[in-house]
Amino acid sequence: MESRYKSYHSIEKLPELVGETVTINGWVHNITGKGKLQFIQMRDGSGFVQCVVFKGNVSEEVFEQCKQLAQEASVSITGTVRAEERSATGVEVDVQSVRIWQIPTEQYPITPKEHGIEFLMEHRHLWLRSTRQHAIMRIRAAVAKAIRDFFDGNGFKLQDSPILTPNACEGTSTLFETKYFDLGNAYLSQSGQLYAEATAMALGKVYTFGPTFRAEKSKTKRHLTEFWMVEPEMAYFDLNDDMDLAEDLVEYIVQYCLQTCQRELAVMGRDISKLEKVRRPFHRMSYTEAVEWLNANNVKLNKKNEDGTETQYDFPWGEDFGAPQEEAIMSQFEKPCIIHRYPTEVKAFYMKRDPENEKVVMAMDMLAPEGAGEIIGGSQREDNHDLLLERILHEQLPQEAFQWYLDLRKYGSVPHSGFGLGLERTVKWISGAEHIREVIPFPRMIYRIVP
RNA sequence: UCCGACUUAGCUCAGCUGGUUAGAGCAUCUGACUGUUAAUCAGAGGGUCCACAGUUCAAGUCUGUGAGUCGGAGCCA
Repeated sequence: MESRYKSYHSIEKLPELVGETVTINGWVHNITGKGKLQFIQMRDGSGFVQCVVFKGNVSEEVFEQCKQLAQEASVSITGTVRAEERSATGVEVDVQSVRIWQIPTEQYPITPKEHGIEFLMEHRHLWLRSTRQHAIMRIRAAVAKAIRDFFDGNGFKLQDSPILTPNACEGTSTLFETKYFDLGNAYLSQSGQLYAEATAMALGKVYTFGPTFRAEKSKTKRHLTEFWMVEPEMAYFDLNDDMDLAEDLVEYIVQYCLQTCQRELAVMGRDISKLEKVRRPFHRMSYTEAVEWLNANNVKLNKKNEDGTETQYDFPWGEDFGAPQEEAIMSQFEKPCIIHRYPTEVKAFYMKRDPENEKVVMAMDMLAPEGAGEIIGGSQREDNHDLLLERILHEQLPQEAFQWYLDLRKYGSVPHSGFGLGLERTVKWISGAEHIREVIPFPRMIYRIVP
């Protein structure tokens, strides 16, 4: 699509414009001088390019203007695109003229040298300009686009779930609470799933894609208090259909990023060959098989005793997996692995029990390789009114708050399934970022809400 | 919430068994340089040693309390 406003050129298109005169609107990423030669690293959001000024080739005035430039000065540079094999993108720009918009009067805080994470987080609003963060944000945009394209192209309808909700969705997590006029307290949604079940009964296949909130005091490199999650919900899908869809989605996202984010993945130093292996079918095993594998491979469960010492146990059936178990299981795989049919006691009330084994529910989690951990959690939902009510009462949830949800099982109840995929965890895995705080522009964490 | 660590120049850090004037690299400023991209070389300026209390002739250094941050665990996407 041609822009009506295109009186300038984006840096990412410069390799197609060798020999032409272009104008770049951007910022000075870095500047180094060498006497009569100035090198200006320019960025414009689409990419980075080096602009070169030689004193003998421009007027005295232009050369002096360039010498005044400082890191993060905003400037429009007009010059000729020249093929240059020493450049990473294959081109450079020979400067003809510059228009200076602003030169910072104070030193830009983030220098090309090393910085600590605390300092960078304090300056997150500026840190986003650096090459690595720039690459991550473009990968994030690609992942989000792949998700929307995948669902839109497969007959799903986007249906937004409310963010302000009257009750705890799963009844387990700690939620952010706020006053809601005269109606008491409202909570920031931790999942759009229950509402997606309602819209799925109206539209067949739906997905909700938006922010979710968890007030848990999690403090790890894969937790945020505010994160984005896409949650498809499908009428007439059983657990196998659900797992098939999850595999299709993840394969599509990874392949889309491989096609469209080569430069960004290179900036991240990402091992592309690992991502290229993410092809269907993924691995699958039941929870019970996973427990048997753990015990067969001598992966013990460490538990602290009262005196502070640790004792190792065989992993007991019925206990939920922690990070050590997930890592051990995934260490054997190069592709994602779906673990399904978890013990009823460790999973949410709305999950359908396995008709062949009352002790497990039709739940599934997808674990990503390379230590990325859980990126998807989903299940087939309980579609029987009486069994669902029984679970609600058993979990001591307020029945009246779930009346509308129970209604879905009274009027044309059907088997249905869905899952949630964490956007940030997926971006972290694909990009190879060390910490989840790097893959969202302004992370919200237990000890940080600024900037 | 639990366990552990850290806090010294704008940034990243060093600073020994407590000792008299507080250290480096980078950044900034000045000068040199036509191939730099974390440029190099020469010079200059730059400090509430997180806060409070204590021990001591003497505290950046030892002790206590508090604050902030980081790392790990649990919870989960």
